[in-house]
Amino acid sequence: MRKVSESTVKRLSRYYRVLRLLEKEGYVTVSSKELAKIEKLTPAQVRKDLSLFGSFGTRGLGYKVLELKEKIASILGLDKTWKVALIGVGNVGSALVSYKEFAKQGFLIKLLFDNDQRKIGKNHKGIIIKDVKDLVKELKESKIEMVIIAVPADQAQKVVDQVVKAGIRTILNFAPANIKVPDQVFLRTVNMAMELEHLSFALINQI
Amino acid sequence: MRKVSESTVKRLSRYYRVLRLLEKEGYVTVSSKELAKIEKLTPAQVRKDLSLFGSFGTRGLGYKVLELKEKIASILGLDKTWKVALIGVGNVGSALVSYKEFAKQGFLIKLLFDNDQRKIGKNHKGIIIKDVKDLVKELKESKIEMVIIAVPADQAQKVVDQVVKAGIRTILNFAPANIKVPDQVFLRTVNMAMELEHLSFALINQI
DNA sequence: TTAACCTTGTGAACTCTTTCACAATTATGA
DNA sequence: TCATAATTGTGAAAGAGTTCACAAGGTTAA
Ligand SMILES: NC(=O)c1ccc[n+]([C@@H]2O[C@H](COP(=O)([O-])OP(=O)(O)OC[C@H]3O[C@@H](n4cnc5c(N)ncnc54)[C@H](O)[C@@H]3O)[C@@H](O)[C@H]2O)c1
Ligand SMILES: NC(=O)c1ccc[n+]([C@@H]2O[C@H](COP(=O)([O-])OP(=O)(O)OC[C@H]3O[C@@H](n4cnc5c(N)ncnc54)[C@H](O)[C@@H]3O)[C@@H](O)[C@H]2O)c1
Repeated sequence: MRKVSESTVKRLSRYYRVLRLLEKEGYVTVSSKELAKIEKLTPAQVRKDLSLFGSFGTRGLGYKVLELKEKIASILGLDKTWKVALIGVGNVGSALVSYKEFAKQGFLIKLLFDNDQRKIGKNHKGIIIKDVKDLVKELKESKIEMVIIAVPADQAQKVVDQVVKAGIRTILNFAPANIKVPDQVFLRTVNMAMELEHLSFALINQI
Repeated sequence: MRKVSESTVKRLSRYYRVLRLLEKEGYVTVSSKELAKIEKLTPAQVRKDLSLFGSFGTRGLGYKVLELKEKIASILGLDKTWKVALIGVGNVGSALVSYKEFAKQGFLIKLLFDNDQRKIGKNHKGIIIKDVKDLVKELKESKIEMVIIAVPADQAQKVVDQVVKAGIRTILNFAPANIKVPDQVFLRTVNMAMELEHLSFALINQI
């Protein structure tokens, strides 16, 4: 496939969100100009992004809201469901498990793991927490496709190594750690401290 | 000041993390080559980033770990403490409040707000949860500098408007909403659903 | 002190991303 | 049916960000 930049993928997510809203509000068509206005982009940017995947619009009219929404869903893989496992049922892990929106978008948290004997075996939001020592076996058996890491930073690399061993190709990591994975594994790290650091940088340098 | 790109700021955060580790491990100096290796960047990238803020290195030797760490801390504003308020003490909000690392980095959560009468007045991790209706007054009185938004998406714009009204210039938002702020306000949104969408895109397109 | 070596800091070149600008195409209203 | 208006899709131009390449300056060891 042609090269799709990270920024383009992010914008596709944003378009998708807007299109869902527009659909709910009853809009039938939307132009690149309107989408751009909402997302504070240029119309050309919107059209370039979409044109990477085909010609979805109608000249003179714009894009059909429903059609474009579904097209983007299919590009992002949101027309499927994905089996997700979460490792580390602590503060962050619990918050993620109780978040209903993920399932609505097709991200189904099927397995929970921890290494704390007090948590293992407990039912958490309808899912039994399993022992992380069985991680590789369980991930394979349940045909898990994505893993979320929410363990302490000093445990993260070790856990990720197991996850990779189980053949998982995509990982979302919340631990503030510099984690190494093989090239064919796609890992994204959400680092909230870095976000705060960005704020303090802005505060110092903008004023 | 010269233009500093968003990517540069992110990388500075990453360098800072590495330097703290290197310091702990007893390293005295580090070269751009070594830093680059650790962070999977090019040495030139590391040097370009740093050179935006001055000449911190020594030719033939590299950078002094401690000195560079402190220099970056000062660039990112991590040599100060910041007063932070958090709005929405739910799943995400609670996780953030109980996270000790933020305070260690100088981000002090001083105030909590909610609109749920059952939560207001309760002591949460040593902080009394206040009524969001007093938001503007309290933010001003406590000289809060940053705000974290962890309310439901449909409440976020309304709450942010109040925050802006209180004169706050930097906001970290966890609600998946397209929030508008005036130009002089710096807002960053952490959208976890978008991160998962990135994973599913990768899964569909990499294999 | 000197020679060999190493690493920075930075213009220039290169690459990637965004914006421009317009032909092509469709919608719409007289 | 036709003229006018609107909007897409896309090469080309412009702008940003990254990497190259090397002079300048510092280290190290004999
Ligand atoms: N809490 C926050 O707001 C916050 C903010 C930013 C980053 N983080 C990061 O997110 C991660 C989780 O944070 P948290 O606050 O939920 O921590 P936590 O201590 O509440 O939860 C961690 C969980 O992981 C489990 N665990 C530890 N080692 C494990 C292992 N080897 N295998 C399986 N499970 C293991 C623990 O038993 C615990 O249940 C950490 O890396 C933290 O740095 C958290
Ligand atoms: N839980 C997650 O893992 C997760 C994941 C992704 C995104 N988010 C987003 O983070 C935000 C918070 O999620 P959550 O799971 O913590 O929700 P939650 O319902 O657990 O918490 C929201 C809190 O905000 C309070 N609140 C509601 N309206 C308010 C108002 N107007 N002023 C002040 N407080 C108000 C509620 O009383 C509640 O305490 C939401 O926007 C959610 O979409 C959460």
